Amino acid sequence: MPSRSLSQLDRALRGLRSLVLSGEYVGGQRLSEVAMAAQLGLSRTPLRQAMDRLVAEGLLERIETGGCRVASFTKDDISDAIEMRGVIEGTAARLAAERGVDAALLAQAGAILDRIDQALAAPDGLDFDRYVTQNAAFHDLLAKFPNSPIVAREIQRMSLLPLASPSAFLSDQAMIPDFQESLRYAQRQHRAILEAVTAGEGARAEALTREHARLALINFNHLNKSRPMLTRNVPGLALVASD
Amino acid sequence: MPSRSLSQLDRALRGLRSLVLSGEYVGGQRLSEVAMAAQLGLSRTPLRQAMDRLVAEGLLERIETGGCRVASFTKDDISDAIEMRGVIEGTAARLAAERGVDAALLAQAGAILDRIDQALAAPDGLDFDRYVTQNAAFHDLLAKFPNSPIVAREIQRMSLLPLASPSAFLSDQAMIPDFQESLRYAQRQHRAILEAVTAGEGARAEALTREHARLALINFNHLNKSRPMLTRNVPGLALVASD
DNA sequence: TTTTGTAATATTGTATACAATTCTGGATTG
DNA sequence: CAATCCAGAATTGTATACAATATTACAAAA
Repeated sequence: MPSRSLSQLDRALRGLRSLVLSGEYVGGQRLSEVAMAAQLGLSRTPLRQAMDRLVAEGLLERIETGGCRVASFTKDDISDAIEMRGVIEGTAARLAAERGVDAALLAQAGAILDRIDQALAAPDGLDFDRYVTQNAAFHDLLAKFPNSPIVAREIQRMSLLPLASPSAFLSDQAMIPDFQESLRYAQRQHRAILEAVTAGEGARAEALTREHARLALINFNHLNKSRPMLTRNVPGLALVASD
Repeated sequence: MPSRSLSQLDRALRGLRSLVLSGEYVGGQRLSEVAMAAQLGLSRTPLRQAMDRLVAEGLLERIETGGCRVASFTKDDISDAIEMRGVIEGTAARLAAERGVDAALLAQAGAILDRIDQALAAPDGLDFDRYVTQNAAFHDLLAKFPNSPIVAREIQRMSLLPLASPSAFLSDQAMIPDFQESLRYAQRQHRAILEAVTAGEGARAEALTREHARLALINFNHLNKSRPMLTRNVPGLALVASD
């Protein structure tokens, strides 16, 4: 049976995370546990578990006197989060290059990049959904290259911060100028990363992967210029102070 | 009143973490919540909160069918954790160099390094306690250099993994050959890191900091050679499979 | 008018009770 | 003898009740 009945904790996590990212509760006000539990239709126990977890993820922050509030991020925070993801993914790429990667994984990565190429060569210029899916798959796979649970964990963790994940800015292409060109550039970087890893070129793999992450930074900056109208569309953007 | 009465959750966290690190519950067996709660003298509620947190830290791992067990680490895991700490601390150093650091912080760091020098020049050859304290202070301060909550958080998080913190191997000097010499080498690296940061030399600061972390790796390898007798003395070492 | 104290209220932190699973052991069957 | 199934026991997941703490509103005093 593939569809296990979701636990209350899972429901609380999904519901709470989505509510928080929507920006509805932004403003530093304390989240009321009873109200939230009622809204989500569960008891305080799993809700509090979910809150603890979101605090650990950084989406919520504790209030000294009790309870928690939605965290708020500066633009610099997002910038740092993206940089950190690049650093950690870059480390994965470097370690992979230095230690070698299972041939099956490399082949799998190559196949993913082929599919991205196909997405970029679609009849109407771009199969966007396919690009998004396969891009996420490539990054997931890269995290597994070094065969290190520690490294994989840290990558996954960084990707939880709002707007720091490799797919964070792929839902809002419309607002990003020359965005198809940007996707093609990103794909060339993908190829170069895989090539460097395969060739055992650690420094190159690391540098390329860092630079690749910085595409997200560019997109973030574009996004900020047409901010107000997007705040409600881009999940997590509402948590970024407009300063 | 400086001594606030500890919350039950705090007590649960301390007690559970110390029990887990002691290695008493190693072996993949599920931790019984009722037994553990009884042993710590509190109810299941704060204990379960503490367990959730230790799972997030990586000290415990969930069991699919419910509950959790003490995590077990390979030597490679420890090695990777140390490497990752080096990478992240290295990023802090690089960013600090690139962005500039508040003069007061730099002065404070210099003062700490002076005190480490004093500890190394003590009458009986070494004021060990002072070295440990000031070394930890230097690393804490370095984490604050880039003035980035995101970076600071990640450093703190990596330091929670067993044997990955900057002070992890400073309690067991006895077993490490030439350990005084090793401390002096580490202190030279401290100086060089601070110099690079001050001079805005990002690449140098990053490389030095990474290399500095690898001292921990050397110590870990030494430790592994005289393993059995130390397993009970070094907190966290019991979680590392002897393979 | 502002500040301070205080009681009432509301909210979180903790313990316990209940429900739903999972685990164990042994009997049964092939 | 091995594998399977089932009941009973034990354990976790969830809800609720209770206790401790923080917040609020209002009154009194400077």
